[in-house]
Amino acid sequence: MARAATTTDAFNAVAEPRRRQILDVLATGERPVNDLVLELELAQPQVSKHLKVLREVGLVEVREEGRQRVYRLNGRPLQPIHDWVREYERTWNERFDALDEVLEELKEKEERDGNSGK
Amino acid sequence: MARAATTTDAFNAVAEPRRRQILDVLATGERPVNDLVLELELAQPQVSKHLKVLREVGLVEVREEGRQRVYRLNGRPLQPIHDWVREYERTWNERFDALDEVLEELKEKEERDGNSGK
DNA sequence: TTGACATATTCCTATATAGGTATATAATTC
DNA sequence: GAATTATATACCTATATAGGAATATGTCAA
Repeated sequence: MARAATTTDAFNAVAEPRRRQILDVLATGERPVNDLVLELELAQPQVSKHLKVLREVGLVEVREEGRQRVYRLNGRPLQPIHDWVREYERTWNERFDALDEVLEELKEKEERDGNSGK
Repeated sequence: MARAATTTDAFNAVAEPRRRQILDVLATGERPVNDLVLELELAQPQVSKHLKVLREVGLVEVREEGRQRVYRLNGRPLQPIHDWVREYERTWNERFDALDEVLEELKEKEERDGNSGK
C-alpha cells in the first residue's frame, strides 16, 4: 500500500508545507488564486492543485466572483489535530509537571482529610 | 517531486494513523516492541518500521533491555504542530469570538477615554 | 551449540504524490 | 468574435511510501 492520500484528512493535507503556507495567508483574509500565486511565489497550477486538496478536506471554500475564484479559510477540520496534539503538551511543557505536582498534593491532602469531612 | 519523506518532520510522521496510535500507547508508558504489536494488532515488521520513522523525527527513544527494545515517547517534536494549529483555534471556537468582542469593546472604550487619562 | 525468542532489515508491489509544462475552460474587454 | 485575463486540468517523471513475506541479527536458556 502507498501512503494515504493527501485528501484523506487534515493531518495528511497539512503535512505539506506549501499548503500550510496557503492557509497562513488565508488566515489574514480571503484571496483570489492569483494573489496567492504572487504572495507564495509558486506557479499558478501548483497553487490550484494545493487548493483542490485543501478544498477536498474542507479547509478552504470558494466563492466565484467574475472570473476570479476567491478562497477563504475554514479552520474547523484542524480541530482533530489540535485535540490530538494537545494531549501531548504536558510531555514538553514543564508547567504541566508543576501543575501535576499541585494536583498530586491536593489529592493526597484530600485522602488524609477527606474521611472526616464529607 | 514526490511527497516529502515521512521522516522530514513531525507533521509528516504523524500523518499516518498507525504512528499516532503507537504514540498514543506510548503516552501511557514505555513499551517493548512486542507489546505494541499485541496492542495494535499490527504485524511486527510494520511496527518496527513505524518506530524507525518515529525515531528519526525524534518522537520516540529506545532503551535496550536484554533482547527487548523498550520504546518511550518524546513529545517535544510535536510542539511545532501544536504551535501552528493553535493559531487557528479561533476559527472554529466560538468562545474566541466572544473574547474578540470583549477586546473590541475595551479597545473602543480606551479610544474614547484614553486621550484624557494618561 | 542448539533452539527459542525479540527485533530489525530486505525485497516486493501498488499507489500516490509535487512540481513542471502545456493546454483547456470560462469570463471580460475591445 | 478576437485578444486577454483568471483558473483548472491533463500529462509527465522521479520518488517515496505501507504493508506483506521472508530473512537476518542479536540475545538468552538449556
